[in-house]
Amino acid sequence: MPELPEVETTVRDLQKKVRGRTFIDTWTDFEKIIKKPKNFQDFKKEIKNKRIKNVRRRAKFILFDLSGDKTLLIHQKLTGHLLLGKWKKKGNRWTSSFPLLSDRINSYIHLLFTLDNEEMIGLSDLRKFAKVELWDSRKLSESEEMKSLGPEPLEKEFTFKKFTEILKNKKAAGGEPRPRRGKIKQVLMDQKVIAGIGNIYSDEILFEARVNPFQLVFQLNPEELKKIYKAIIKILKIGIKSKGESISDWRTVEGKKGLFDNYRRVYQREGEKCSRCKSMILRRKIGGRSAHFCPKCQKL
DNA sequence: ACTAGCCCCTGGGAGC
DNA sequence: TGCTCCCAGGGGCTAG
Repeated sequence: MPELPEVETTVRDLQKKVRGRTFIDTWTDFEKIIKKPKNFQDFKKEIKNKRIKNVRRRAKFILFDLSGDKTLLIHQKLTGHLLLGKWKKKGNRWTSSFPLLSDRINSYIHLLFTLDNEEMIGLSDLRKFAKVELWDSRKLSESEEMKSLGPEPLEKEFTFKKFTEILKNKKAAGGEPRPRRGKIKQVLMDQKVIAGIGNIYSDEILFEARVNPFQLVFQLNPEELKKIYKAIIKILKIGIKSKGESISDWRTVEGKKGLFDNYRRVYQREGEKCSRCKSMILRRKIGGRSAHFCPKCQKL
């Protein structure tokens, strides 16, 4: 699942490799993946001949700033990932001569952008949940989609004070902030609270901080808050440094696996022994999602 | 205003 | 071996 470290890895690679290039052509076999403009032909026409000025990340969104004051937004959701390479059409499907791009996981190509150097940006997405939108840059930055996002946890603005504030209090429209109800795992994954954390990293962060995922946020003491705050930064940085987690479908733009698996302590380790205390890792549902944790190290 | 639950998808695993 | 059933999961949406 692409979360902050995976999206950041993709964005850094694209920065290096496609900045300055121009979109020449667009192909898809699943027009629904383009949400804006709604009509694919309109999308194709609008993006043609736009130059990539910059590639950046906000939360789990990949944003291409284009000439003509347009911004291309891509959210990879669960199984989507962007690839860079060359593909050729064989019958009904696209194949690549790059061995890594022929891997099954990289072969669910549903969208292809051809650039002016004949390279292509491909979107492989098994479950077709990803979404692609082309915005007027200004409208996007003023959109609810962007404005409602919480702070970036690796930016300077994300201080311990700010973290405590947003975690414990919920802004009410035009009213006094109120204590936030909810379990810590759910709150960490709420993009309106902090941007970029998903199911894998929330589990790993809470293991690092030794806090139980069911812990209610308003009951967290300052010591626990500090541990969580530090763990967020530490774990996300390890995620980026190791070029992401590839336990599921996500890969780098070259189609390679990230190495965060070497640091994965609890996610999808139900029934295995805790790396610290040898207790058995549990898996429990929280709000429809599965949480993995050590019942001893992360005692409620 | 808020939350719980459905929905979008498809490969893979379980059960028979 | 092959069929059917069920599930994961980010985030948008709807019903309550």
